[in-house]
Amino acid sequence: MLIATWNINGVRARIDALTAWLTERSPDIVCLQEIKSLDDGFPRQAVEALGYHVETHGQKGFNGVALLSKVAPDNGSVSRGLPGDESDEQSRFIEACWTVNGQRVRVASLYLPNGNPLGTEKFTYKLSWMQRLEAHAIARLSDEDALILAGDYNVIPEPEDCRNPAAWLGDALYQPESRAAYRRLLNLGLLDAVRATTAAGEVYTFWDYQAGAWQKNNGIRIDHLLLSPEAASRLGSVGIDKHVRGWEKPSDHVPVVIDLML
DNA sequence: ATGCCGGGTGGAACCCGA
Repeated sequence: MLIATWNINGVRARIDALTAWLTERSPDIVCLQEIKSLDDGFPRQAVEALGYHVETHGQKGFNGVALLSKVAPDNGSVSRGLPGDESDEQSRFIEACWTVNGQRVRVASLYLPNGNPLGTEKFTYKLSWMQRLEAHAIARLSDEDALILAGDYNVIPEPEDCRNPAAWLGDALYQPESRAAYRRLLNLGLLDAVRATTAAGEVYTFWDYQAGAWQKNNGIRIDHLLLSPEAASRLGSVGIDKHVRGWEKPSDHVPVVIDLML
């Protein structure tokens, strides 16, 4: 089964690209980020017409995540919001379970805070959010289900994950603290699906709209799927749908897709 | 380039993103 993540940068502005990509790729489960829409504003009908079930965790104007799936999640398994801070009102996390051939699969769609500029509460919010994510991952890993934490992590893990590392030295995406927090997730036993399956350089998932970043392939790899051991042992192919960045009115991120052999 | 582009809100100019 195909499981994908895509920061769509506004689902209403991107509905034509979304339906075209769903038709072309036919993924089984899709994690969307930055839907920039309330639950009621999600263009549900266009997606349902293609046979997808829709679960949203929306927010007015910013953020917002969703799960699309050909089969509805298991009853009562959808959960919204990242545990650990009841006062956090930003919609950045939704997860659900599916039972596939007797195997339970838990999939989360997450939109990790950007964290810029440094030295502000935005960066401390990013780090505290990553700490909450780590605690949640520890709790979920103890279930020993196939677990997939997919989304826009807003972290450039290593120098080879960007064209020009020097340009990112002062950026929250490439801070030692951000990268260390991401590494702590890997150290729990989670596998970075893209990095585990390619030795190629210049593997990116985001290209800025500005300064011809796409044309110059000045990209970064910040959209990740992290897999528990139970999921990693069933990992097939991994793909980045780079061509979608060249479409009309594209998102600045492209879909990342894994094949889970269940 | 301390936002060059682009989506969102709200109805102009400003917020936000990476």
